[in-house]
Amino acid sequence: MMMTAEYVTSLSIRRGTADRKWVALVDVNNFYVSCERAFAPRLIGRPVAVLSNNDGCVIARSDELKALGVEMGTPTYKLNHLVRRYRAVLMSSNYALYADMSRRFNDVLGRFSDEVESYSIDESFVAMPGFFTATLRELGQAIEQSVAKEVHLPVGVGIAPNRTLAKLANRFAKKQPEGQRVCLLEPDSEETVNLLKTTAIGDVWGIGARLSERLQALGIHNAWQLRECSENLIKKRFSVNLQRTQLELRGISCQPATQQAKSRKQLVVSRSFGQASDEMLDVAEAIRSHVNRAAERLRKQKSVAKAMTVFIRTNPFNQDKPQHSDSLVWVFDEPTSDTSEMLHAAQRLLRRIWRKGYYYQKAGVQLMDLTDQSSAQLPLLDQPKLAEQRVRNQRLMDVMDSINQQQGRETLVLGASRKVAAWHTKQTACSPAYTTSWTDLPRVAAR
DNA sequence: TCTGGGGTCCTAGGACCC
DNA sequence: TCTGGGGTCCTAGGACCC
Repeated sequence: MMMTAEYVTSLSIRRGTADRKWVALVDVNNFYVSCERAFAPRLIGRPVAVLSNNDGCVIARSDELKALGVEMGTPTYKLNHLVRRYRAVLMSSNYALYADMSRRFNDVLGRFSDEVESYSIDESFVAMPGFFTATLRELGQAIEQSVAKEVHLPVGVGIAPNRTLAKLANRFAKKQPEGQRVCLLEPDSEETVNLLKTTAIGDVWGIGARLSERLQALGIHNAWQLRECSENLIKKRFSVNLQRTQLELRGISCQPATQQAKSRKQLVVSRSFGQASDEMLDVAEAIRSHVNRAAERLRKQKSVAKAMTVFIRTNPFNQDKPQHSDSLVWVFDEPTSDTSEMLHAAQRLLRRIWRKGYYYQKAGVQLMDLTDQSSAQLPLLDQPKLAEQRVRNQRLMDVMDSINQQQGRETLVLGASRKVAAWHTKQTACSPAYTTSWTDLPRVAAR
């Protein structure tokens, strides 16, 4: 059945007829790989890996690659035999494509609910207040079908009264065959109890390796045991976070179904180098580029930063080589989003943390204590020259941002040479920018 | 040879104040 | 002679998420 916008509207009229709020977690399967496949059908059915920056390791895997036993983070060189033997395909990551596909995915979800929270690039929470469970299942199916039809991405839909249970429902849904990837969990149903009993404690949202270890030492090995154990024990021995998780497993909501997108509180831009370097100029070049990028993102969200950290480090995996890592914070006189001011500070910081004789492999900048631009202080009335300079810089930033937006990232940057520097990342097999560049539009053969 | 790049929240402990 | 204790703010680091 094809669901239309009218259908969704007619359902929403029945809001308020049921008393329980529901939330759906819609998650794209193997997101990066699925994005690549949406434009390159030859990849379907084959083992596919998408690689990190520098093509260093695996950050996304198709089901076929998972079946061959390849884990996340596997270094690329270990996959060569799979390429030969199973015709596995290794792709460089294409973040411009993934970001654009993510936006389209959320556009589709937006037609099903007024409240959609993009939780990460590949998954969103969708508030679904007041439906009957039968209707909710249909709505879940409509979401799966619409995303498949319109953006060619496979999704799983997990529906439950709160986010923790919706996460669990989603894990289960994703394992089902295409077209049936919807799972609805009612807190006390037999289905839910069974699912909780077969869910390892470490697979519960919010429980990572450390907590998992500590819980298992107390004899808590699965989600059901956590749900049923003493609330006091959790409160005393662990944190309020875990207590919240426990309550949600019982069906009690401890957080809203969706949250307003808040502007970021910090912003990091960092990269590993294509090749480690002991030249300060190389590293300075990388940092200049990162500052430009970070400041641009800061201005895009209309924020200013109170402080900035610059950090550098050698390759921690090269244990036989001398190691050094350091970072230093710069506090601005006043919160700023001015690239030139940040470049100036970054340069000084780098000189202070730089040590000769080490091969640096990664560098980055972090902007901290971000606040709204409008809350920043007005230009200094008692220092007209400084005030004038600020206004001029602000205009320059505006022009730079709009040119970069039209002509592509880093068309215009401050203080960086345009030569290809040693730190530039390696990308050997990147797909075209199918959706964000006219020249890379996919071609369709004419008959 | 070769191992990502972002984020958030919580807690413990020190500094400081009264 | 005698040497508190509570509150707040800040920071570093841990743990988690994708």
